[in-house]
Order: sequence, then C-alpha cells, then structure tokens
Amino acid sequence: MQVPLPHDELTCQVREILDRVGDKWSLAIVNELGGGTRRFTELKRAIHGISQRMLTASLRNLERDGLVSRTVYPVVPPRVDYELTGLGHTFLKTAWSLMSWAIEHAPDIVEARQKYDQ
Amino acid sequence: MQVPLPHDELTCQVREILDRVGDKWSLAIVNELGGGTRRFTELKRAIHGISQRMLTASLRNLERDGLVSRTVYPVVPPRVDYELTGLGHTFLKTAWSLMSWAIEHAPDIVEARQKYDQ
DNA sequence: CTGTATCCTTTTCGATACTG
DNA sequence: CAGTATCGAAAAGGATACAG
Repeated sequence: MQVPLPHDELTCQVREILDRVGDKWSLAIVNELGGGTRRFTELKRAIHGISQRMLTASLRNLERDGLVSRTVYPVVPPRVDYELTGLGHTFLKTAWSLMSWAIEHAPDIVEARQKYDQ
Repeated sequence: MQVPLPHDELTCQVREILDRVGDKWSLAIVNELGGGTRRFTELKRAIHGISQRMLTASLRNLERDGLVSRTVYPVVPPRVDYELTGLGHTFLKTAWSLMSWAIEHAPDIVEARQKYDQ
C-alpha cells in the first residue's frame, strides 16, 4: 500500500500542491467557503486568529490555484465576494475525509502522545 | 457543504493533527513506509532531499502520534526498523485520496496558475 | 470595507561536526 | 548505522500603520 509514483514526482508536484492547500489557513478558509459565498470581513470574523495579512495572502493563493473565485463589486464601500469554484468543491470534498479521519482518531493520537511523553 | 464543527474545535484539534501530518516530510515518510518496513538509511535514500535532522524529527513526531512504530535491534552496527502502525495505515489510506486529488487535478491547477499569472 | 506596506519576532530547516 | 548538537540562513507570520 503506497502511492505508485516515482518519488520525485510525488514530492515535486503533489507536495507542491498539498503544501499550498495544507498551509496554516487554507483549509479553514476553504471549509468556511464550503458554507457559501463569504465577504472578506466575514471570513476574517469566522476564522479565529487569522490576520488580515494572511487572509489576503491565502485567498490570493487559493484564487491563483483556481480553488476560489473573487468577485469585486464597484461600490462604495468596496464589496468583495469569495466563493469556491468547482475545483474548490472537489478539493473540499476530499479534504473532508482527512478532517473526518482526524476527528475520528483524535482520541487515539492524544492517547499515543500521552503514552509517549511519559 | 462544510464540516459541521465549532470553528475553534476544527482549528485547535483537527488542524493540530493535520499540521503534524501535513508538514514538509511526514506524508512522504508515511507513503514510503506504506511499502513496508524501512530502516533509517533506507528512508533517507528513498526520500530525496530530506536531511538527517528532519528525518529524525519527523519520525519522532510520527512515532509520538502513534502512526509509526520504531524497533531497535541491539546489534553492532545499530539497526532500527520503522513501520506503520494500524493507525498509520488508516491515515495513509485517507491521505491517498488527497494525493489522488492532487495528481488528478494537477493540470487544472497548473493551468489556473498560468492564467492568473498573466 | 478591503486591502497594501513595513517592521520585527518566531519558527523552520539545512549544513556541518560529532558520538555510541 | 543511527542518530545528536549547534549554528545560521531563510521563510512564515503577527502587529501596526496607512490607502483607495
């Protein structure tokens, strides 16, 4: 049981992608956008602890990768909506299973850590 | 479509776990161990670019989380075997779907980036 | 409201040398 | 062979101030 890829391809292509979506905030953002379209400030409020700087940067990266779309309305004050693209939805669906794994096995991991630490 | 969790729980528990397994090398290590038991040097050779320092650190973390087991043989020169635990196998199975997503959609992402960059 | 720019601290991680 | 220790470079990221 092992992903059947030349190792360089795994690291250089897959990991480049997973690094992006696996950074500190992207998963939280994508998950929040899974609830529907959100404005900048709504995301900032919903994702506890994220700085304006990182929210902007993460959204730009997700937009660049085609997971999130950005819509600017030419009004005052400015309004910008973010939402998942089709690709973004397929990613969230997959990320779900990993989140579910983490939730399901969190007790096992906590227990393993306690055992290891003593 | 959104993981139905209070946000703090998602970030504080799930992300703590995903940060661990989503760090720079853990996925590559777990994937390699999916092929069977490996010695330290075998892992080092198989995972291109990893330093001794990071291999040791990542293995310790994975062991602490209960994903990898470590067996020391009291021989000279030393021999240490690493292999996935049951928990580690369930993780690899889940991580697979994410890797598959990355492989499947890599062309889309590359294209999105090119479009964004111009 | 939705950002950008700057500074500065913290964290990460590679390189190297050394050990049992 | 399988590590540990130390150093320093680089990157990540928070805080703050400012802009359209």
